[in-house]
Amino acid sequence: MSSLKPDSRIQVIDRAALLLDAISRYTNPVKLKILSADTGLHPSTTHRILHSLIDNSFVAQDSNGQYRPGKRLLGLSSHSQENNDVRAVALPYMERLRDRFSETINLTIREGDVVIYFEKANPKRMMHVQQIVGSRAPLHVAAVGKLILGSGGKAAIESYAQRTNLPAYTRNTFSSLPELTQECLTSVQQGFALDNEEAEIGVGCIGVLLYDRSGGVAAGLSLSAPIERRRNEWIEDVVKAGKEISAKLGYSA
Amino acid sequence: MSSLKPDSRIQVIDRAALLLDAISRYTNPVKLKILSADTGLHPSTTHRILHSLIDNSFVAQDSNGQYRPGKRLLGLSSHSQENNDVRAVALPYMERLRDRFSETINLTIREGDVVIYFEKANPKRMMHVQQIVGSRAPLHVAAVGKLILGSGGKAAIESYAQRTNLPAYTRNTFSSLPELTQECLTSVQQGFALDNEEAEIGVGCIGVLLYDRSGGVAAGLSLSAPIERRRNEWIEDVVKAGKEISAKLGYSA
DNA sequence: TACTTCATTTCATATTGTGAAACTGATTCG
DNA sequence: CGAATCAGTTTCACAATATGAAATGAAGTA
Repeated sequence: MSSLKPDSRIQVIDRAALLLDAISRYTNPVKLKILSADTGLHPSTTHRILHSLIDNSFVAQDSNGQYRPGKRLLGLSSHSQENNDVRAVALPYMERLRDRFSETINLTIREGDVVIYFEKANPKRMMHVQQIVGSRAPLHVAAVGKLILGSGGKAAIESYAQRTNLPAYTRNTFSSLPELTQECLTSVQQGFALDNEEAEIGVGCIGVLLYDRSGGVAAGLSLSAPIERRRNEWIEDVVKAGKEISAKLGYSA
Repeated sequence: MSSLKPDSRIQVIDRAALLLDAISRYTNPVKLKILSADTGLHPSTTHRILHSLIDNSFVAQDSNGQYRPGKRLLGLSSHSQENNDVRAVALPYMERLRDRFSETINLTIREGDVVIYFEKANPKRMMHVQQIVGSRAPLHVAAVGKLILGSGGKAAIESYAQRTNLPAYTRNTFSSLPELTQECLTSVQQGFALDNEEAEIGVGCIGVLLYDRSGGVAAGLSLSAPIERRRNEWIEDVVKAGKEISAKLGYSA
């Protein structure tokens, strides 16, 4: 017996992972029934696993008995050396960009079909875009995500499209697959990507990729601003910062 | 058969949790043998669970086959409503403190015997304390941690001391338990705590607790600065910010 | 080459997790 | 107000699942 997802050695762990994923997709606490439906697990099984996760603080239950992500998840995450290298190198550049434009600068990393924000520099300014560290966005609605998709080539984009069905987050920017393919590929070509209110209405981004000594993508760097404040002139600065960071990471183009 | 730690319904999940904890205690990749020893699990079992976690990206293996935290952990964590309330309310105050003193301001939350940094405001300044979101510190070496310990009363402090054995991180500040008890209790009494290079040499903190409408501890707020820059005059500002945030969270003292 | 040490695989075994069904306790509805 | 519905939880007999001892493989050391 098996599910639709790729599977591994220990069943319970795969199932626990499914459940954690399902829970963290919701911003608000979720009911058992829904989690059971989302994951395709028997309610009884869902309940048992969930409560085992609760005992380990991976999941928490609110006063109504609904489930939400637990505190333990926060603490476990990567201060892995790998990420810290990028982080340490990138931060000064991020802070410089932040100060120059007074906008939010983010570092992201890919994991599966999403990008995860793992470091940020917030400007001193009344209104600014607030990205939460640890939050996620699907590849096709994030500037950095488009670059990642594009650098995988046409096949990767199509496979992604098929897998995810390209859910629209705000306006339906990509009604057609060729459109997305086009945009991703040209983004890679020109060395940067834009996000025009695709992840969230009112927010525009400029994204570039960072490379390490192996030539692989180390992370993504992006600037997020209220769309009406974002200026095209900023692009070259972001691109330049990206190149400098990559160089410091040992990348030689 | 059972371990020394408190246990729950599903064995594998408890064991996986043990392993994740063990891994994330190390900054560098760790060998199987060590994880096996740390957790008391049979090497074979350790290997099996570890690889199941790898298949789910909770753990990653570097080129030498050593284990480190996986990317999946980053993305899962709490943008749970609960935390976001505190975050949203506290951020403006944090940014104000950051701007006034040009030092790093952190939000922390307790989980088990550690505090976890989950939001920050970094100043525009060449040198400043850099706390990584998601990183942890044991209660007894963090300003906020001492307040948390103190608010639990004498019994809680003693139980914590016995459980953890109060490992020294820098200088051996607390050679004796009464000393720690003393400091925690007076900290609570005066409404703030200090950390004098106890977590890291050269870094000094000022911490206060934030309370919500239920009267419980919602989070901790702290200022971290190079020890020689930190001024006692700042304390009242941090305390004041803490009170204002608590008030906005619905706390009525 | 022989000796250690650690990682991985195998495999017989019973322990462990499974899910159908029964139970509980809300909430809705006639 | 009682019947019906539905979500959550507990129980339990069963077999699939995870277990760990031992064997094998891979690497490093003397």
